[in-house]
Amino acid sequence: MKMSELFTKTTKTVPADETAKNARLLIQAGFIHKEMAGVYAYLPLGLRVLENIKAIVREEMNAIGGQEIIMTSLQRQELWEKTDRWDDEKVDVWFKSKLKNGTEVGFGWSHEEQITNMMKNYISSYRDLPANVYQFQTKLRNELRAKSGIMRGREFVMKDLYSYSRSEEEHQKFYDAVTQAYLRVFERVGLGDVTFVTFASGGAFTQFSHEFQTVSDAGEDTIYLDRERKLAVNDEVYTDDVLAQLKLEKSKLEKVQAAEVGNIFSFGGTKSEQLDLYFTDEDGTDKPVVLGSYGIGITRLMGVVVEHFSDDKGIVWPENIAPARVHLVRLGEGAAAVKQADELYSVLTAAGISILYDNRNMRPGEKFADADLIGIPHRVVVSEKTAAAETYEYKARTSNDSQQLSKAQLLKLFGRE
RNA sequence: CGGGGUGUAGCGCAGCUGGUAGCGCGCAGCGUUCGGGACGCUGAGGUCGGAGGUUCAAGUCCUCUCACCCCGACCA
Repeated sequence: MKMSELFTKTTKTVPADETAKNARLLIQAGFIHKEMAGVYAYLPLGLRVLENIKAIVREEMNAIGGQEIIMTSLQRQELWEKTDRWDDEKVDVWFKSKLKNGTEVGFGWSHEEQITNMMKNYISSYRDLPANVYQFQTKLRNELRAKSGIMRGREFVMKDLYSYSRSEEEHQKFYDAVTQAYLRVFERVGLGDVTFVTFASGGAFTQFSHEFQTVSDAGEDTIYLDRERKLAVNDEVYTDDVLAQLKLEKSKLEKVQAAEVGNIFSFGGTKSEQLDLYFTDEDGTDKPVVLGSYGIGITRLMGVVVEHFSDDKGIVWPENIAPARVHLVRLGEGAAAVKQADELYSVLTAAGISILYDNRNMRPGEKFADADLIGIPHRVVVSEKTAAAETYEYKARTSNDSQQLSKAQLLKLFGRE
């Protein structure tokens, strides 16, 4: 991608009413556009990051047997009445509207009911189980108060996965597999060291649900963390009884703010009973399907990454989700520099290395400032000097020092010989 | 939903006791610059969030309203 063709631009000033660090940096660097409170558009660079995160999640979900689908945003009233969650008194984040004929519809803030109801078409025998489906969906939630930039929006992208199992044992096996897959996701996006499995309130069926909490001052949750065991307890279930049950010692726990980037629930057969999802088991008896629900807030995760990886100059993207791997900065318009930069752009592009090429006619200081703000992990500077020396100036975003490299050394650095 | 704050050019802001709407950044043109957000000159850009009212006169005063931000409550 050439910056001369990128329609977004960086700014020196940020809207004063945006206080969340993640949104300030993302707006300033041109990754997102704020449409209204809690509602953000994703621009070319932001979309790339989002898609990179989704690709990682997709890989991990497929690896444990998830099948990707995409449900609808418009949802039927009667479905939600079956689980008693249509009433605004019961669920306060509903957006609702009416069809022309007067039929009430809701805008999906979750898809459990909908997907589970749909699965009735496909699950009737133990032979049809297990089934695990997931989607990336834009959830619409009429939050009383949006805040923290893209970390708590009224419209946001979530990956939600639902598991349908024959038995508690089968369910538990998948539940554990999801836990491991989630940990791999957070590891791969760069938050592995600061993200912890956290015990939280479980709802009607189980005592606990499990959250994946990333330590962050911008988070809304308070957790008690045992760093050694890599386990935490959410404030909402932080009692002596629970600690004893989990064999956690109060003295070893650290109280920290954290952002919930994922959560997983077991529903047992309760929701299936409500929605009339039964299967016939081997012995001929009808049993409710055992249901699990697993979510990762994709856009929130992106916000948490920005909160975690930034310095006074801008964002510092982890390698795996950066909008590009290499930021090529060309200084000056001299023929030799243009030639060297254009050529490197072609070579890296051909080698499958994503690259953001700053080919704009601007002063060096502005280009460096933009490169730091945008936060791509590897920066290569090309100028008349490097062209004459036939070298490339390389600097990691995280480093203060640059080095002169040959093309071969550069390609090797990016894993291409 | 309770409390507090803010709406003036794309962004950041100034505009006192009412009297012809300004500055910086950004943008356009010309010139000088060119390795960490250069500089000079010229120029474009605003129904002052909206509606109503008071007044000879409203960005400024009054009423209502909308939006945004912060704190709290809420967040299966």
